[in-house]
Amino acid sequence: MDGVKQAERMASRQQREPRTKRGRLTRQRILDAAAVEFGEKGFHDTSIVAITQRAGVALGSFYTYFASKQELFEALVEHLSNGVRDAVGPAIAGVDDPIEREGEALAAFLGFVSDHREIYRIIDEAEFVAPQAWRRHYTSTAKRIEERIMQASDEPGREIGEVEAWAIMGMNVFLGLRSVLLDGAADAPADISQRVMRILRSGLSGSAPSP
Amino acid sequence: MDGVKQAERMASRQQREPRTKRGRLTRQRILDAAAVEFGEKGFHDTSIVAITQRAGVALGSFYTYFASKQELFEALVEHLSNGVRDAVGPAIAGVDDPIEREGEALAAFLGFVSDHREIYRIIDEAEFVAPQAWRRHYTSTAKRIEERIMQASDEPGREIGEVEAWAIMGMNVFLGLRSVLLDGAADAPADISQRVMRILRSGLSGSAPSP
DNA sequence: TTGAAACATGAACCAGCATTCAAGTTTCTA
DNA sequence: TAGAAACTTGAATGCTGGTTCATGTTTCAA
Repeated sequence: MDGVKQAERMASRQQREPRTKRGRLTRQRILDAAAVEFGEKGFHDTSIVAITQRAGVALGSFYTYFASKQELFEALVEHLSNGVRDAVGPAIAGVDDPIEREGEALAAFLGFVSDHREIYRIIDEAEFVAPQAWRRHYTSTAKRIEERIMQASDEPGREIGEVEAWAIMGMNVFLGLRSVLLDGAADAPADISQRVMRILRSGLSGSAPSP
Repeated sequence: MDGVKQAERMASRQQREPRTKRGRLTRQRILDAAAVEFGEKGFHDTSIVAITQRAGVALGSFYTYFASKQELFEALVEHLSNGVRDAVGPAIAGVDDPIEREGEALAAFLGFVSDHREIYRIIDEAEFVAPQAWRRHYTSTAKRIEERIMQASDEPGREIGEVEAWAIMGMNVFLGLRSVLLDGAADAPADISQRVMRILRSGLSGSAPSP
């Protein structure tokens, strides 16, 4: 009887990874379907049945791969969070100027957002559904930004740190949010990125940098 | 039989305002209790019973003042959104310099946040529970910021507009969020505000403004 | 080829909670 | 001060949907 083994897995909170090709495929199908459903209707209005139906698997199969609806959601948040990191990282790899680098980072982020519209609905809802994963996402993102901009201060006596990192993260997140809300009507990522770079270079009203 | 009247109110979606002093008090008690409960547990994990118990009224009384849990939540979002507006408005009334003004606005906002820790949990969850109210909150807040900063450009040919407004809103929101997450360990509002003003004046790495 | 592990299936269970309702009590108005 | 309107009460209702489980099928190592 397999029920026992399955129960043990649940109890130990150690969801076993799929062992066969078929298993990996099913798990992935569920993840993909869940991203769509959660993105469209949110956590609470999405039912496991809806996810499994979209995935084309039976209801019970869900619990072969995830201990609960909650755990699935956490996995999804983690996945999207890594997606952001992996979309931005390479895009700024060779850029030396700190402000240029933030511009590229924002552009890459906006690109990722337009490819994954569901990201806001999922990460935002994680504040309530998966608080740990949510907090981790923002603290680690802020930390990466902070490390990038530390070297930006060419002026002795002025320290740049966590506050500035959170400010930049907030700009990025909200400009991405705006582009999702405005949908088609949004400005091009490159334009937005230019405008933010201007602010970071010379402030809100200062003169533009030399071309 | 009062049930009929009550049903009509529901049907017409026209929640009647309380007509007596007692009524207003009860309604307010429910709102206050709801703010605490929603702030602590979120929309879905908060039950009407919990709200009415905290408010010290009977379960049924809830439906004398609100047609549904959802409608109560919307009222709360609206209320908090107005709270932000009314906390910031007076604080910047006499400030002429645009960047000074944004600094004061942020400081006032941070103050409001620390007085109403529940604001993030409620407004953030509104994205899913009360999307209309949520959208209205951010678009109208951005519009106010945009109007404030329009005059900031002293340089011809550089337009400041919606993108910059959303960028500033994002900074503010995330710096408030950070102070909620860090709780006691957060920097003083005045320090944070100073750092943001530096960015808005001369960019991330530019020189500090004259004292 | 075979047996055990991995995977698949969907009906049934059940707990939680929003909402209703019929019967009271208090407040206001004339 | 009476009658109507406003307000209060909490037990009962009804439904949704996450999770379990017993049974059947596929995969794979030896």
